[in-house]
Amino acid sequence: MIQKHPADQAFVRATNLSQVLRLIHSQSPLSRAQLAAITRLNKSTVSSLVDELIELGLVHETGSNIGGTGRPATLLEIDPQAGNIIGVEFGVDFVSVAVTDILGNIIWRRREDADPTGDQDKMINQTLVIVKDAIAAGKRKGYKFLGLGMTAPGTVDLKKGTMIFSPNLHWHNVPFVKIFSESTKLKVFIENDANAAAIAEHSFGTARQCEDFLFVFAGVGIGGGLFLNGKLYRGKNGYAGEIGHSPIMAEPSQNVCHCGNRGCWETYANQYSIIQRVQARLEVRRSSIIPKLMAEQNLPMGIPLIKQAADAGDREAIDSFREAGLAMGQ
Amino acid sequence: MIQKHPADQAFVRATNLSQVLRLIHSQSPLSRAQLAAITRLNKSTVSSLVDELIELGLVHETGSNIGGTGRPATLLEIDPQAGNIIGVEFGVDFVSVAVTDILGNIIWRRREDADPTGDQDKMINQTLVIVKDAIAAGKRKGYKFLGLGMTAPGTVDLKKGTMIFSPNLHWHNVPFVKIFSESTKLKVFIENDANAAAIAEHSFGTARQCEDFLFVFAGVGIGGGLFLNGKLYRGKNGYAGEIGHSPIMAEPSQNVCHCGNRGCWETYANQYSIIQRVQARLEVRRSSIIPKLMAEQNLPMGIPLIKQAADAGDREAIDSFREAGLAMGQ
DNA sequence: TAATTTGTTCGTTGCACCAACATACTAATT
DNA sequence: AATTAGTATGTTGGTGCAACGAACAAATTA
Repeated sequence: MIQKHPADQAFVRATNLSQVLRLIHSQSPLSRAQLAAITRLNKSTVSSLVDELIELGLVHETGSNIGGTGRPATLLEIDPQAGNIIGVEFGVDFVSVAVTDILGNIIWRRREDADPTGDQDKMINQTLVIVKDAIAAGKRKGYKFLGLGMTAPGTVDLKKGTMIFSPNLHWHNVPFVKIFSESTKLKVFIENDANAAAIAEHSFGTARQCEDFLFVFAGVGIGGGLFLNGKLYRGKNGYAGEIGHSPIMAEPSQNVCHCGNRGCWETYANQYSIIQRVQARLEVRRSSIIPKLMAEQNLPMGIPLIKQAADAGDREAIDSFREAGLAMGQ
Repeated sequence: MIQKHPADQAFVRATNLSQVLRLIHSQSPLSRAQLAAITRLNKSTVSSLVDELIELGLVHETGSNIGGTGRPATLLEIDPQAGNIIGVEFGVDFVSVAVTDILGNIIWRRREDADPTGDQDKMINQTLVIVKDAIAAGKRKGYKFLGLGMTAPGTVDLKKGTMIFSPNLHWHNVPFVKIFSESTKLKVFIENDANAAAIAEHSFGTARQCEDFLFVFAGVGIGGGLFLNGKLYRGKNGYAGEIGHSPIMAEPSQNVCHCGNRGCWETYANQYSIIQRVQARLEVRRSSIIPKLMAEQNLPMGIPLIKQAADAGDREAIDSFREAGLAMGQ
């Protein structure tokens, strides 16, 4: 049996504090009386909790509730200047950094292309430079940074703060949290890109009302973030959402996935599979405008080029997309 | 957002009390000192919690730990006479009732065949009679009954205490909890049969170490109980484990399931599917001993008869079982 | 002025914690 | 065999902290 911490008074306080903060965050503005009614905590308890949140600079009073009989309520909301957060999206061929306020409003951002075939340190340093620029810009405006959150395109060890393996970058055991916290002196958190996207959809997006859903992240590969009972489900080893490598074909396929197995979903529906489909078609019959486009624009075969051909009505391009779409849907 | 109860001291006490009781249940015998070490609660807190559990008659002291240096520990275990529980398994064509002690040891049981095609009230009354016999037998031995738990072969509404629908019994909205609690004056709990079996495997059986597993319940139909993160997962509507009606065939099948859909797993792998496979084979070629067995024993086609034929080496019977097994495994 | 709703004050209750202590045994020494 | 030291167990009484409850002050409407 897994040993949870024993319950004590500090736990009670932290739970109630957190609950009140969440309520103000999601339903502001709220009065102390409303909070007491919602939480069923005593009025005096709510007052004490709110006092502490105000003391911490997380919440502030914002006018009062006019109209209605009785004493007007003092309304509370999250203090928009409670602090700022840095978000880092570490992609396969790009890096994106944003600064937000505590409510998630983006107030600074920069995105740069990156070379995934180059040196690992080079790409990390490129990111660190952008992050330092963000911090410098923030300091000038008097921001106080509460922490840094980043996403990585691979499996992640939350406790150790490392990216265990990225199939598309071919990187192993990168200690992202260590690197970024030493460089910025901030609290750093890491999460898998698809999981982070699923959390975002649940908090702010389409899945706000959904307690149970699967977020499918189709990029270079196929990732997934699985929510069950309103929480991200990681499974026994923590890779429950890695749906791209589920075998979807009953008969084993010819294509070996870069993960080593055969028949992975990702093999049938990712970007590379589309390119492969087009190439296979071109080898059989050549009634396509794609070779012409390649020659004209001096470009290698790639998704933008195939899309161009499909838009122009090219049968082979359209059918390749359709096949991949079918595999995606299966 | 779902409103949980606010945390207060009563919650803390209940949590710690429950944790200590669980530990004694799963790892007995344990001393107070060991409990303090495991839970990281203070020794005096553990003493207070244990006192309360002893006061409630749930736990008792059982000798002391000889050998080893220092004061010998007073060992604690669940009091085997803390109380008794009635378990009712409401099957499709049988009813089974058992009385256990608090540790789950069966000390009384009776099982009767039932007629699923007959009247609903008749089958329920048949069960009530057995339950009353069990209670009477228990009362004579001085048992105190803590509650009654029952399983039902269909989807269940835990809050209302009803069986919503049983595909095999063709019953709708049966208020089992109401019926049994009014009749016995006990606390009654209901659960789906497959879910209950999954819980049992997790508590006492093969899945004791598993936090994440699927229990497949192959009887008249196919049910399932799904554990995630060490807890039974019910899904949004509470039927997450109902895997028998997942479509497993890519192309829609001819066979309409009694649930109304096509291609359900259950359709390919349940008992009736085996009978159907045999019948289909007999219509094409008749080199099977099954018709002879039917005539000899004056029995309708059924699983026992097909098994008999398979044991005798009958090709058609064996192949029918094999096909169903393949569908089961898929 | 009465009624109503909001939010605060202050004393109470219940819980876990801590330090000191009593207890009951083993192990080493005389 | 008797004595003494050492060690682990479990209890006692005092403390701090969290929520609660009742009374009250505050601010408005009818």
